[in-house]
Amino acid sequence: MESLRIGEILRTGQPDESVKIQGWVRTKRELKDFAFMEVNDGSSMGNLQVILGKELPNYVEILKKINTGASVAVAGVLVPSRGVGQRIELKANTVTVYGESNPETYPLQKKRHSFEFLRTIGHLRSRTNTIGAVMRVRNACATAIHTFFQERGFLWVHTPIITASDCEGAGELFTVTNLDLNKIAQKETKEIDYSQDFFGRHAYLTVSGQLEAEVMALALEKVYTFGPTFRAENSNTSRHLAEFWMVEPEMAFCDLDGDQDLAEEFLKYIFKYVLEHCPEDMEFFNQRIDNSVLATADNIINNQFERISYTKAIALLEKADRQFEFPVEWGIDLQSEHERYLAEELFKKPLIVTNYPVGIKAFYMRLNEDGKTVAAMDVLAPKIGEIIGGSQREERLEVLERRIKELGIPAEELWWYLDLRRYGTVPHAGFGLGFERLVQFMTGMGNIRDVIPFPRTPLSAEF
RNA sequence: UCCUCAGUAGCUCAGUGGUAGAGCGGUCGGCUGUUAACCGAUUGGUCGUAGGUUCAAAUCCUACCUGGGGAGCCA
Repeated sequence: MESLRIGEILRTGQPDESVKIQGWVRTKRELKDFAFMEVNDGSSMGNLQVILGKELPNYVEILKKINTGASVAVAGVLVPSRGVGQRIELKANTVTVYGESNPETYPLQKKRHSFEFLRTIGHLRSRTNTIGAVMRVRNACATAIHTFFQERGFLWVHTPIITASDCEGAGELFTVTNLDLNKIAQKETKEIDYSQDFFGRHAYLTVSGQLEAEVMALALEKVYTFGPTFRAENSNTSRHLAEFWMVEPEMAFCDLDGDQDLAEEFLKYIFKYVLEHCPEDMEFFNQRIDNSVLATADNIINNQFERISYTKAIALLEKADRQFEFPVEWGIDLQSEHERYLAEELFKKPLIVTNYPVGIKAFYMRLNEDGKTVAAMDVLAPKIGEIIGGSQREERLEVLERRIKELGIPAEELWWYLDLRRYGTVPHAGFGLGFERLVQFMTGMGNIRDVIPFPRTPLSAEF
C-alpha cells in the first residue's frame, strides 16, 4: 500500500479508509488495554493519533520500541476520534519500527525547548513544531517568489557564487582558494601571489549577484536571482548570517517608481500566498511566537506602503517628540532606532524611503538631478528594519565613471560593467531582498538563525 | 568588533562565603479514550575553563571560552 502524508489525512481523511503512514513518533501514552501514539511526518503542524490495540501481534515489543523520536510505518483504518482534539485517528493493523530512539539520550522532549538549545542539536531540531512550521513557511515563501516572477515574465538567472570582483561594496568577502595554506603560513613574504591560485587572481564568494543580474537584464529585460550569498562580516546579531539567500530582481526600462511598485506588489503577493498555503502554520506563529504576525500580514496585504523621501524622513525624525541616541541631521545614514521609529511608531506599517544622500550609498545608484541624492530606496518593515534595498542604476557612462573615480574604486576590474553603458545602455532598476529576513518577518521568529536549516555565523558551522 | 546579561542534573531554572536543590524528562509501579495526561517512588552533577583570595568558593577577584539581548556593519 502506498503511504499517505499525514497532513493530507488530517485534512481529507474519511472513516473506514485504509491507509498507511510513515513518520516519527512525537509521543506515546500507554493505557491498560491499548496505547496512543502520535506520529508526525513534517507535512503538517498536527500529528496523527494512532490507536495501538492489544490484539496487535508483538504489542508489548512494539510499545517498548516506539519512544519519542522513533521512526515507524503504520497501516490501518481511519476511524472517527472518540476524544476531543482530533477529528480522525488511525486504528493500527500493522506497525513497523524502522529505527528506535533511546529515550534516555534522545534530546527532544515533548515539552517546549528554548531555541538556544535547539541550535545545539541542529540535526534534530527540524522535528519540532516550530522549526517544522518555519521550514514549511520558508518553502512557501520560496515558491511564492518564483511564482510571482514567473507570472510576470521574469527569467530566473543563475549568477555566479564565485566572483573575482571585490568592488561590489557590500561588506567583507570570503576568499576562495586552493592554494596550500600551510605553505603560505610558513612563507616569510607577506604578499600572497594570487596569480598562482586556481583562477589566476584573487577570488571570493559572492556578496551580491546584482552586477551580473544587470548584465542579464540588459539582454533579457526582466530577470531575478535567487541564491546563496556570503558575507564575512563579524556580525553577531539576530538579523545576520554569514551565508544567506538573496532575491534580486533587475528590470531594464524601469525607473525608481517602477522599482517601488514592484517591491510593494512583491511583498503583498508573498504574504498572501503564504497565508493561503500555510494557514495552520501561520496560526501557530500567531499563537505561540508573536501575536502580531497575522495582523502584520493583513496590514501588508491591505494597505498601501507609505512612500517618503529621505529628506522628508529626516524632517519627521527631527519633529519626533523623543530623544534619539544618534542625532538626526540631513546627510546621516538612518540608524536602527530611526528606522524603527518610522516603521513601528509613526506609520505602523512598511514604508519606502527614497532618494538618499549620495554620500551614503553605493556607486552604481543613479545620481538625481539635484546632484545631492541618488535614486535609492529602502523598504523598512516594523521590527526587522531594512528588508529590501534597491535603486535605479546609473546608466550614464560618464556619470558612472566619475562616481567610480570619486570613490577610488578600481575601474579596470569593472570594464565589463561599464561596457553595458557603452553599448545600448537603458534606464534600469532593481532591488535586493534578504530571504531569511523575509521569513523572519513573516513568522515573527526573533532570531534569523532559526529560519534557515543550517545557520552559518561567526564561530558556528557545525551542522 | 563594542556594550550588557548569563553559563549549576538530559531540559528550564533556584541557590550570593559554611554538607549541591526544584520542576520537567528518563526509569519502575499504579490509574485513566489519553492528548503539555494524572498519582507515587526512583534516577540523575568535574556548578563553562584556568588561575587567585579564604580555615572554607557554585557564591568573591582576574583572564579566557561559549551563549542570549542590544549596537555597529548590512540583507
